[in-house]
Amino acid sequence: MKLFTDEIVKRLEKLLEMDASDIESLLQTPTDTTMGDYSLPCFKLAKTLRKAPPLIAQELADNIEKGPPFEKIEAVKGYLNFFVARGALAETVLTQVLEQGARYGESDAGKGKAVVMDYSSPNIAKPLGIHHIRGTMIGNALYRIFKVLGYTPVGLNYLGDWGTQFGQLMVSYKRRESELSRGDITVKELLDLYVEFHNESDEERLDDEARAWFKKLEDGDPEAVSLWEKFREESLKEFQRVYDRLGVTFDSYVGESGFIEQSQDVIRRMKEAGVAVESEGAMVVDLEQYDMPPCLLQKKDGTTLYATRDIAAAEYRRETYKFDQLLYVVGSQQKLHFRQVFKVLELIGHTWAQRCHHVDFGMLSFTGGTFSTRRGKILFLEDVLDRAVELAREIIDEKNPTLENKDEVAEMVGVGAVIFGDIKHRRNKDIVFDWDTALNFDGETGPYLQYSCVRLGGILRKYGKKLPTTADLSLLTADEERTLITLLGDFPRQIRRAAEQYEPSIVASYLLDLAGTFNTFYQKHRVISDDADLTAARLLLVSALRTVIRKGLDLLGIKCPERM
RNA sequence: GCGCCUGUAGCUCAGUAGGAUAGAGCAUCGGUUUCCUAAACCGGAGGUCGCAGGUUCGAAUCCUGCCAGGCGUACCA
Repeated sequence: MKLFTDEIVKRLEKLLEMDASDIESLLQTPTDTTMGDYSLPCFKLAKTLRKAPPLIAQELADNIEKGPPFEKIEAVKGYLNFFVARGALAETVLTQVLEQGARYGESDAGKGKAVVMDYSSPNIAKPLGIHHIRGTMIGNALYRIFKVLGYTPVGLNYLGDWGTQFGQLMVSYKRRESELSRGDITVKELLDLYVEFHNESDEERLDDEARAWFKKLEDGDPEAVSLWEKFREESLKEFQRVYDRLGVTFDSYVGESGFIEQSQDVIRRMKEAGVAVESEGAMVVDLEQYDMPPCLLQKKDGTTLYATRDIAAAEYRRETYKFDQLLYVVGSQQKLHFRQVFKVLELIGHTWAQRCHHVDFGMLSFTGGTFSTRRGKILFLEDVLDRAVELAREIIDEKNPTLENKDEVAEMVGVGAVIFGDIKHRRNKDIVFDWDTALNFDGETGPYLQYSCVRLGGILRKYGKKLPTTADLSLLTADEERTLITLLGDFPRQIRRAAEQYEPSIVASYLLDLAGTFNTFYQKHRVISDDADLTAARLLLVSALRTVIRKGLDLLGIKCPERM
């Protein structure tokens, strides 16, 4: 759409004594397409020209060069509005979408640049809860978004697979070994053990025991290591099952346990460099001059902390991937932690610290408080998916009983509803989980977008023939058609914005806007009619819409059925 | 206490680099199906954009103060 603004700037340049780039920066798109495709607010010009804005707009409207590609240039109050000829706009946008197909919106802007992202990163031995969906799906969407912009995304699942909690788990496990020793143990059973540990009244004595077990693990005691391996393996197996349903993938599963040795090395180097100092028996980096509490690297007893492991991991990632950006898709509770880690990286001379970003997101709570794994107060992600799929199945039985692949469709719709219900919110908002909302498939939901897609597909199916290759697109004159074309043209920009702001919800909002306009259009107008020319033009629009909605859903990690 | 985030319709939220009458969905009330899938569409009702100042031709948007909620604030992650 750049060519239209270029043309506007060219014509305005003749009337205004301003640089082209200044004029361009004043241009904006009206909130409502009935007010045109581009507009120039004349308020800022009032000062230099010493005239009232409406008068300036009117004079510009009178004197500006008219003609294609604009069908109308008019002054409204203090604005000069430009209407691109419907045919020209539609031609530009639709041919692009139809030619590029599923690649529409993609670019090579990020060619040769790796964007490494750390997302999902659950703790071993605990099941994935509904609260994990946020980081997991935001990360997954960013992965897909950066990929279509030409970047080389690298997905890391930085598993929480190290720490004293494993000692705790081992204590509980050992106590019940006889009843549990039949081989496999499920993650839910591990969770029970964990909860049981924290329910013990005799916590203090058990804590000592737990520390002893963790120490054994660190020292490579065969029994401890084998238990740990078993927990890790079982957990990964279950995580994988859920990730498969969600369509989420990772390029690496190296967790915290992979950085134990390097952590010691980090501490040694930082001591030598004088960055780390002893304080109250611990090793810390003083950050007072940066208005932050000290960053703790090592406890009194010599063991490392997660900040140390994060620093070691960051160095490893830089070394391994030579990333352009390193994104931590992690809850906003850890904001301070990442500010500290990034600052420490900077202090030890890593100029790439400024390429690290904490992509934070709000908390998920539910009516009745926050989730607490420790107390077993957790809503399993799989259970939520199951209920959603079950409900989707019921609705299909009711609305489309003859559908062939009901189970497959129910899976797509149910899972899509859960994913979209989360990802449509802006990242930094806290969300209250509520079954009624999660299981609602009406309105601004995943199923609504899928349904829109199915309707679009239905039209093409009904037409049955090969799409016309050309059509008189100037026939697309209805308000909705005009808006749809403008929106379609805006898709690439929305993808870019989503990447710049690390905000998949931008794509989600865009899709709702697009689908909403389409459904209004669908209600008011028939695509396939006796008017062959109009039918041809609308079919091309429909095809383009389907392409873009599918693509947008794909970026969010949501699948779309043919029928539902 | 200090720091960060949030506060827009009964509820959940959107609101692009300050711009045109503040928009959706849910819920509610009423309407639409011989017609490309009614998981849809249309209409009604619902607002001191937390409060008070300020900057500006113009503020939900920027600045200051206050109020409310959330998160964080040295040996958990």
